[in-house]
Amino acid sequence: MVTAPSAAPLEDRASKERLRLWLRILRATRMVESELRERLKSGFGTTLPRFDVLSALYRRPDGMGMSDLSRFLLVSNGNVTGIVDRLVADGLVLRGKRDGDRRASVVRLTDEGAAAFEAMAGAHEQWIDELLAGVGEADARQLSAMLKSFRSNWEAEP
Amino acid sequence: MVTAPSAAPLEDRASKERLRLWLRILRATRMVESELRERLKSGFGTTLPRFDVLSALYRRPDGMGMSDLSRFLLVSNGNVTGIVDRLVADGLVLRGKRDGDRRASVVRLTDEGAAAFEAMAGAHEQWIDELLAGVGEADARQLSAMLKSFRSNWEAEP
DNA sequence: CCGGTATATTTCAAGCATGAAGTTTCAAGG
DNA sequence: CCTTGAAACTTCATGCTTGAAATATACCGG
Repeated sequence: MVTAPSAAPLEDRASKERLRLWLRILRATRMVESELRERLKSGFGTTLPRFDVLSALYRRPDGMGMSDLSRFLLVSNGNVTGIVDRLVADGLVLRGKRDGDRRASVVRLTDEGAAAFEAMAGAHEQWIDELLAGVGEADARQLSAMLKSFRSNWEAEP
Repeated sequence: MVTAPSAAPLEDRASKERLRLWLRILRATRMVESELRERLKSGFGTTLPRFDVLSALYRRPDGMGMSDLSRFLLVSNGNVTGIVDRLVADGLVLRGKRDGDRRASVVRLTDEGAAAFEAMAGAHEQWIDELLAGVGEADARQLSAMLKSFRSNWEAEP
């Protein structure tokens, strides 16, 4: 038994700390997401993925390609197809063709879709504000910056 | 046009900052989760939800009830049923009955299940360490503490 | 023009996820 | 007893999600 007493390798300690952090992030995210899902359903009869798509499209009145959408939302191509299909069926989204490239489609909100999103956006922001109430503005700013750099490290890889 | 120049209500600024924070947390979580999912699949032929269940059961050699499991993992009851069904079919998990209460079942790892988890746990921790490499130990600790208090605020509600 | 490669999207099977409805069992109170 | 209500699970319909295979189109070098 000659294991060093407090000599747990520094890197090992940091590793445990990161694992702990990850598990907590995961829990927090799931709690918030599940609350949002529930409120979106009971309040507006819609789902989180649908809201995400509407939200993405709202920022682009000119529309986005399916692939842009899937890249932006970080979900698979096939996934977006299904969600957009349902939104189209509900009249909230329009699938158009791009001139000069018959492969690509351009997806954009209908007026009804834009109105639907506007009706939800305020409530959504307010819910987030409420659910993250425990995080002060300074903390939010710091955390946000950290996550931004974290993301940058990420996207530089390919 | 008499809108005050820098007089955006303080609460409004904080609200925007929290929304921004939430969106970044969401992106970061999705990126890490999708990377983990991919590595679990290619490296061990399993999935994230299965890993989560094995991980939860590993910490409880005496087993857990289905409801405990679903509460712990923050997923619905019906969901756990399906995942455990598949794990049982694969021989990694055992469904037992509790003496004195024929409703409750006790789910525990088989030896094979424990071995399977042990084989993955090290790699998993290492992956997290790599994926969160951008976060220093001090930051991790602080963030972790913040999320812990965040969670506490949460669970006190019911 | 032709063939090959790359891009944009859809389709499909399998698994995950929820919420609601159903089954069985337990625990009390009459 | 025996009903009534709660608790532990399961089942089911629906929708989300992925990754792989299929389709269709575009582009490019010969």
